[in-house]
Amino acid sequence: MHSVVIPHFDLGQIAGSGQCFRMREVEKGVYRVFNYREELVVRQEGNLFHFMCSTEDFEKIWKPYFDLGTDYDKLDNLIDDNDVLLSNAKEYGRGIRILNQDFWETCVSFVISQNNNIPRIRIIIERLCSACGGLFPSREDLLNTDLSDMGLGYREEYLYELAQYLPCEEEFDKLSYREAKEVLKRIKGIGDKVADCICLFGLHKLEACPMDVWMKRIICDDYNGIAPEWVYSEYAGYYQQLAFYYKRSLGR
DNA sequence: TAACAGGAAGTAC
DNA sequence: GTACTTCCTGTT
Repeated sequence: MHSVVIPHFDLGQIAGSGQCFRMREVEKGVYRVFNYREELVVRQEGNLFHFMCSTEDFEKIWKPYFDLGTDYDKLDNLIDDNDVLLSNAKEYGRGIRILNQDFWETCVSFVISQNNNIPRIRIIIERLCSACGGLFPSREDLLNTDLSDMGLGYREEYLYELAQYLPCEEEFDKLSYREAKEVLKRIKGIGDKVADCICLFGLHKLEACPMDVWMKRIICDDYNGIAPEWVYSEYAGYYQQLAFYYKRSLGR
């Protein structure tokens, strides 16, 4: 076990922020986390965290996964106090971080997410894992699995496209955000929004700002229909995530 | 009660 | 602009 005090970090907020679909609270304050085929249990007691893994695995796998090397207070302090929506969102969700998720899992998850709701996304991903022996399916697994009973609808074809034509992650390492997004969009089933989610959550390009129904709602309700400056900023994706998490909590 | 419309981290055509 | 899979919600 590796225990450590971490400010600006909240597992419940991250689990509920819609960026990952397999993180789950198994008992009060205890979360089970998956990243592709790695698995972890973490306990949160206020600012104190107990990672049920070796210090070596914490440093090598989970510290980068949770983006614990980044100073999020710095990003928070760049928020304009006059920006009511984003200031409230910061107050509400300041334990959120942008996870460094496995690239392949992120691609699969967000192709499934399109025109879909979060509980159902989670269920479908669970079914996929069950069909593949409890592990998140590899590319080969997807190509060799009958996906017709997963409830994927028209997204089924998109997953086969992904498994066949997605360039390997190394191809993206040398690309800028814009370039990576264009390459992703060449795949049938990946449009603007999903490409941005993959850039943000799978490639950690923090300037990617997914424009989903909630963002459109925010711009309409809270910014008089004109996208605020932060949408185009260096850390747009983090601010989008704060705003998304807050706006969703308000319901509707 | 059961049918129906509306909507969900959208994309292809 | 419309069709698209599935499933859940709220309305008649």
